[in-house]
Amino acid sequence: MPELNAPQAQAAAHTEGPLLVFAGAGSGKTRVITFRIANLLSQHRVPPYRILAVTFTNKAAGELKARLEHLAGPEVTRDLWAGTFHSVCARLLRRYHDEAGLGPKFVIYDESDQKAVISRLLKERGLDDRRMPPRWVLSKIHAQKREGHGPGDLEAESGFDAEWLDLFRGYEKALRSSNAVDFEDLIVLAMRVAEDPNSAAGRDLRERFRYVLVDEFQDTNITQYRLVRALSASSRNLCVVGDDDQSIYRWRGADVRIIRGFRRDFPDAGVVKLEQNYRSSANIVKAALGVIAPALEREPKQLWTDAALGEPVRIRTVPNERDEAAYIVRTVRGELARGVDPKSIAVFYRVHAQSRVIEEALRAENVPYQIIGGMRFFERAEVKDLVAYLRLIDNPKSDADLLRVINVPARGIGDKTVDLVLAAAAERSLSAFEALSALVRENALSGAAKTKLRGFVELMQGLSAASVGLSPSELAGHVLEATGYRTRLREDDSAESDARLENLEELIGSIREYEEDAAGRSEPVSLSGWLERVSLVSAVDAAKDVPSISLMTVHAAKGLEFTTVILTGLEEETFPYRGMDSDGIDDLEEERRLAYVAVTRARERLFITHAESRTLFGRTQYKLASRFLRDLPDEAVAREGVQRTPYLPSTTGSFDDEYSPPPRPRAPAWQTAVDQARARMGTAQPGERVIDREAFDDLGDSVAIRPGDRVRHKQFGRGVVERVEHDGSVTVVARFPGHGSKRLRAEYLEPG
DNA sequence: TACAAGCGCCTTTTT
DNA sequence: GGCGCTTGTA
Repeated sequence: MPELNAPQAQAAAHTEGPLLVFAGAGSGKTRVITFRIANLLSQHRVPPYRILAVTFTNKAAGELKARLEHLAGPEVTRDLWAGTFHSVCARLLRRYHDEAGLGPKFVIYDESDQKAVISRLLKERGLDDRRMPPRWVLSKIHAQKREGHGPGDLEAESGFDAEWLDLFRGYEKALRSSNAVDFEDLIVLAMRVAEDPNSAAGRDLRERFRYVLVDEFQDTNITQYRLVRALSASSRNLCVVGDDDQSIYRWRGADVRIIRGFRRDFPDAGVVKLEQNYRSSANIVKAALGVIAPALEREPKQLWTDAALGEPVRIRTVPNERDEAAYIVRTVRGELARGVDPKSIAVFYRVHAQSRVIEEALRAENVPYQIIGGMRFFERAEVKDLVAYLRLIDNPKSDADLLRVINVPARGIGDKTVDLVLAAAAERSLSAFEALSALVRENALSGAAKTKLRGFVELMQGLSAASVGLSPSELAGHVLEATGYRTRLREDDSAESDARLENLEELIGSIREYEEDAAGRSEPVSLSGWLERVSLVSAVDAAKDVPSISLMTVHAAKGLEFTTVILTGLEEETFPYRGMDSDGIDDLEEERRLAYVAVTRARERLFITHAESRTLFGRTQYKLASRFLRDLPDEAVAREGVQRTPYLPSTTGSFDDEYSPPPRPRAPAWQTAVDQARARMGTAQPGERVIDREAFDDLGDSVAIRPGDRVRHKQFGRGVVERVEHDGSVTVVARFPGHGSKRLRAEYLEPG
């Protein structure tokens, strides 16, 4: 068994009272957690069901259990509580559903279900969804719920839009009447039960766990924190593990201040810092330290390594995203050729939209890859349809599911009939299916609507009856038959329908997998169990164990490691990403931490690319190199290709800080163009950089845009470049017919 | 009522 | 560039 170093052993052995572990990237955190729990089980004889370990993905929980099984035996891991905040809460709420005001078979609404609820409410109220976009309404609702606020708490306060508040109220009501919860509810409802000083359930929950451990604690939000504080209230054995430098979920309510302030809340907390990195080569660690060093607020700590230098981090300048994709393919090929396992190779990007070009290139060259996350299997229409039927069987109150399938496949129940049903539901304070059944029972309808609706009620009753004797996968197959869904797709023999049928078969296959998996662990197999699981799978959980390289966002890469990492799109506005409302120092700080996470995933080789122009979301823009590239220490990197886009010299501060001129190499007059190019490339060690032929072909121009180029501008339309200036930012003087000559920043121009 | 084409929209990161 | 939605037509 491998030894633990001193701080690791300290963290594993400190079992009484609160403990805060700062675990630097690659510092062996997972081993510490595993040893700590193994220690509790075998040395301290703690029953496994009294230990709760909150992990960031369900996969991490599964791996933890597998390792513990290896160390302590299978009987132990079965009863251990390990999972994400959301899955642990779902499990608790199944048990305490009454106290939380839920039925036993509540469903979890995903983002599209939630949006459908809001859209419905907007329609009911006659509000314009362009003035009140569902996205915006929802994000405001979630922000409040994450703080633990309900609509009732906000009424007294001013400053809340009355229409929005009314939507918030309606949204909560709609979810409860559908016996549905959203992701925030899982946390908040569990928290409320656990914090309740008077209920038996509250006392029970606060007594239940002797040891509570939270991994990736830097990404915990306030309600999650309150929940684990309540769950560890009686024992005070709360151990939190995290790294403030890797906090990347501020946008969904995570608050780094919680980990930074832990010692304030628990003055007697033990504190351990794991600072030795065992994962990466010294050059990669140096690069990571360079990226994170300018961060404004950090817990004092110093990541170090005694690993060999290894290869330099390679920074590659490419003309555009297609060349970037070609470079990625070449690099992956090279890595495979030197014997790297494809599963140990990953390509990272900041936003999913960047993946398409890379995918196309990989596919064209027959390099096996898989996308982690992105447009997910469960978002496909046919898959959602079948899942909606299954959820409706499990929980007939779920309006979102009823509305989805009531006319799928088409059975002649149109919008008017649906509106009639919804009006009746609103009037009687019933769910849509209850109202629908009542209307049918009372014979309150006329003509076609009557027969069609009766047919639907009978169909659902039949399915519900069938569900009793069938396993979830058998039931899924039966649904496809009984609803005519399968027949409908078979009759239409287009390629698209075939693909849909295949997807549905895959879905049924995945239900079967769940059944086998649960049976193997002697867990009860139920439709509710499977539905809960599919609602809470993370991107990484869904990854297949196949010999392929992985493509993913940097967020999805958190907690993972790879021999070779290709980090793409290191350009201003792409990474650091600048969205419509990103602004200010906090967003930029989080982008920096995100870059730190990306760099620290690599064990042996890290390749970083940046493009001089990029087409994203259908718009082509000239790009400045990312400020983060400037923070990489020269001695750890090798810059490849002529770097023609200037770096931003100021790496800290907000997005809007003025671009000041970069330190321009003052070349003596006698220097040749080649020397100037070398000077522009920075101070990499001779021999460490690779300069390719093609990159030298257009020496003399130091930017990708030059006089004579045709360009397009949002306001001025098409024009021709007259002059290019590049002192810091790239400024272009261009003549636009009808507007004359204009001085413009290059990033506001597109090639035209 | 159902389908197809066409338009306009948006466009981070995720449980 | 893709998606969902609306519109128009059979």
